Amino acid sequence: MESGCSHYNDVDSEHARCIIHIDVDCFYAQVEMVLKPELRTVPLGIQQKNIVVTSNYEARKYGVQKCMLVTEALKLCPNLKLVNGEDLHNYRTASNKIFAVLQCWKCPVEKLGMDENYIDVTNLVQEKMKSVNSSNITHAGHVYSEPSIDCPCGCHTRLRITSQIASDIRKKIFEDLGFTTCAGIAHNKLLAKLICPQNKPNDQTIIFPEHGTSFMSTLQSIRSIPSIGSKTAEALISNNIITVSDLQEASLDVLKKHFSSDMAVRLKSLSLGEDNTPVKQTGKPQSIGLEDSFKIVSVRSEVEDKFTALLQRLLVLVREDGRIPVSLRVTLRKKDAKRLSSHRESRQSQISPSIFSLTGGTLTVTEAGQQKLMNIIMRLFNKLIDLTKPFHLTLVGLAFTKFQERMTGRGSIVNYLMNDISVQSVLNLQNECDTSASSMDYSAVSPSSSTTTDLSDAEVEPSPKKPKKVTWIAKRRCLAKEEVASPSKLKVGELRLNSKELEKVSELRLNSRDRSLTPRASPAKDNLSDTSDTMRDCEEKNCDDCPSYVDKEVFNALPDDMQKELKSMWKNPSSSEMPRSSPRTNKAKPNTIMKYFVPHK
DNA sequence: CGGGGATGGT
DNA sequence: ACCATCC
Repeated sequence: MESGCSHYNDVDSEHARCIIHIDVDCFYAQVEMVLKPELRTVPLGIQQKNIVVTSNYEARKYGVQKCMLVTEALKLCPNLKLVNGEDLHNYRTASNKIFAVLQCWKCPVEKLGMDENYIDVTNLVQEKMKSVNSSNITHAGHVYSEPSIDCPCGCHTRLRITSQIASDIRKKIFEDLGFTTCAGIAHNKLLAKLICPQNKPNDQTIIFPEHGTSFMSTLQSIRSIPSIGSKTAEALISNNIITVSDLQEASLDVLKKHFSSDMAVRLKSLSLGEDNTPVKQTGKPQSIGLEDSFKIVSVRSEVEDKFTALLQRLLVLVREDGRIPVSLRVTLRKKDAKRLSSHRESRQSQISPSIFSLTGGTLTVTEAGQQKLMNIIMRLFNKLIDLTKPFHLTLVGLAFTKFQERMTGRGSIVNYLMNDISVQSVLNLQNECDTSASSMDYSAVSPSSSTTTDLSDAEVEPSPKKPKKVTWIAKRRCLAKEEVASPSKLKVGELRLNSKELEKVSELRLNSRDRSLTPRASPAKDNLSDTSDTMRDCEEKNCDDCPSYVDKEVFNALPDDMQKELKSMWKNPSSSEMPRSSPRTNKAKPNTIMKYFVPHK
């Protein structure tokens, strides 16, 4: 089944795709060695708390393995040089650089943790096929097993070409960044990942489709299959399914008794080496967080200190990211004799984006803003802990979990204009046309950024089922729409882009000066207090005439490509900057992310 | 037994 | 919103 091609040279064939999985050898250790070359020659361990999380190959000669206790590792290798790896910043930077190199191939790249990436080079291979004589293609690196039959779909040739691309990629990563890597080449993600470590370190391996099922049965246990973790494995084992072969032979009906139907099918497919999940282009993270674990903390003031420290570090990360967070989560782990680790509890709440200001493209938080954040944090903490009783914590964490939607990439003209507050309003109106209440742009209401000193508002945004904040912008959209013929009637004029503003936008961009020079919308809260009627009307209207929000003169004055971009956003807001990705990926987000690649400092 | 982060379920 | 699970 798996090895048979259902169609000749058909892009829909089971073997049509060309997937590479790239894994950086002992990632943390390599980062440290690149940073400090003198570490290259010594046995090196990366330490987090009391654990050696990874080691270089020199240390592995002594038997120092991943996730080994420090004491144990030192026993095996007394000369082991230990470097603290609790601050992941350098690793994250290196990871982003590698991701950036992969982007050079103009193919979908999916990041899997810090040191692994998938890249789908199917299109690239198709192009190469046209320009080469496919009869005498040689592969690069190892093959798991030479094919016995000549697959009529042509996948063997494609995978050999894929291996050459993999070799090119690994070469560039090494030449540009100094990291050695392993690669797995296969027609799906599952096999690419699993075959990757076949030749370690610094080498690569192809597996052909016909060997998928038999290769899977050589795996140590079901736990080796990605997505089968401890819990799933437990469930399987309790059903006497222990080896991959057991799973291959298990009946779907039995599996469905213990798993959802989807999961049952998935498990069975995986065991046979089948996996049709697409390589999904990775974008900006959906959350940015930090944690600190420790022996014990039982005093409130200490907790506050921990959070203060975490917040300071976190704000640096958020500033690098550049987006404005709108939601904050506090996590903690209570001392629990039963469980060794895990069992986190968390509370989250909306935060007012007015805490942040985007000045000259840089995200800043005032002293007062930080105090506000601390108030929110401690309020969430109070939700988690009954202060009338003693408490014992072993971990606290802090994460920003939602960000203002931007809808565009950095290079786009829309993003360029987006820095102007009035333009933001225009674009976000569109944004609201089909996203109901999920993503708000609060910044459009906040009064002139840096002068926000008003602490009288509740720091914590209420998070009711129907968020109150939602109403004003929806209302605003309606008003603008209805009043577009006579904008002076209401204060919606600021929502529109006039030619003078456009000039100013350009000036501001050139000088990168304070945006308070820009004409801006006044909050006009009075107009927005009662909204229900207008809201309802608004929801029924269709969005096709949204461009009317933009001054026609201005719109016409824009270059053609800008007009096109704006139009396409109105027509189809979420797609304008969508990286190509399979139609199956339902939750794709905007993804152009230059900042993501910029190394720190 | 670490420090992240993503995703799916309820 | 929060948890569980996975890497």
